[in-house]
Amino acid sequence: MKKFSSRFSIAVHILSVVSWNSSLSTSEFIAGSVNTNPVIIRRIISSLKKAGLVSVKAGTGGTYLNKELDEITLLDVYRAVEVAQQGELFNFHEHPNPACPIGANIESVLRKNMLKAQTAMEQELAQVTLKQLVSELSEKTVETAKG
Amino acid sequence: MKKFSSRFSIAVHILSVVSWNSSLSTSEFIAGSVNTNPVIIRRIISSLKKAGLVSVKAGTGGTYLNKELDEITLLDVYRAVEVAQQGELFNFHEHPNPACPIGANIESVLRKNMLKAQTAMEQELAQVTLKQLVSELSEKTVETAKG
DNA sequence: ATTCGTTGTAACTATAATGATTACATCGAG
DNA sequence: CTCGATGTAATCATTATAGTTACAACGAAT
Repeated sequence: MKKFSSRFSIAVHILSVVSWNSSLSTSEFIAGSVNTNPVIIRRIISSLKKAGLVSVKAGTGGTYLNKELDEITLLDVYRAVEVAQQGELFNFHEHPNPACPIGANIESVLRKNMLKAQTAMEQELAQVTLKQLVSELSEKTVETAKG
Repeated sequence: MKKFSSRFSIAVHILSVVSWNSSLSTSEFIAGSVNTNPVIIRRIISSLKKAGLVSVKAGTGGTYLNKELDEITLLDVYRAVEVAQQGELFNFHEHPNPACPIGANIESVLRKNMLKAQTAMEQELAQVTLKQLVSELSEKTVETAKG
């Protein structure tokens, strides 16, 4: 295929940092944790803003959650930053030969089945909230500190 | 994201044509139905060969199924032509800051959850055989013929 | 054995998405 | 007004994909 971009994992990373300390969460600071350029962070935060997940204090800096952690699912984040809209994960070859009975009908048949597969994936993402994820993260952090 | 390549849909198209008439299935002929270049078809057939799904008569031409239609699932085709191996659909940002407790642990936590989502999608693909798909295709073809 | 259509690949090109970076106008608190 | 931060445009390198040309090797048919 071509995997999903890293935007999704960075977006989750951003939200985790924001949930830990909103006022410290400047693009500069988050970029330090993600280890990338601040502009990358600002672009992804821009997507999260459009999706209504966060607000940003322009000028001053800092990013704030618009919802509680348990009201944000991985699917919300996925939808906010990935280009694929619902039902569009799979690509189809553009112009099959309409004169061929197979070429004429393969797309609609395949599309129906692919939509089921994509929906199954999205339902899994919908079942994980950021609250759960941050909770798993802090368990892991404690383990790391111990070991 | 970046969608899956069209290789998957072309591969299913190819197998559908082959199941309809093996000896007619030269790369040239299939390319006519898919409406692309014969080399594209040969490259994908090459992947299908490596996966053991088909055999090709070099020199003479023609592509032959190695398994029955109901023994080939969409997951088999997906695995044959897409680059992503099991558990690798999602990309992760490469080098988060290990000094940050979030950066140090986010990947493993996220990876676990993403694997569940990917597996759910693959299980859906595993439940559709080419036999079912070709059957849906011929129903559709009859409808189209009727008008 | 030669011919002819086909396969199997390599090589090259164009296009598009991504990630990174620089630059700069604008915002807002102090 | 100043200073740090945001928002965004522009540019660049890298990579995957899709398409195309070219050509050696294969195999059946004559």
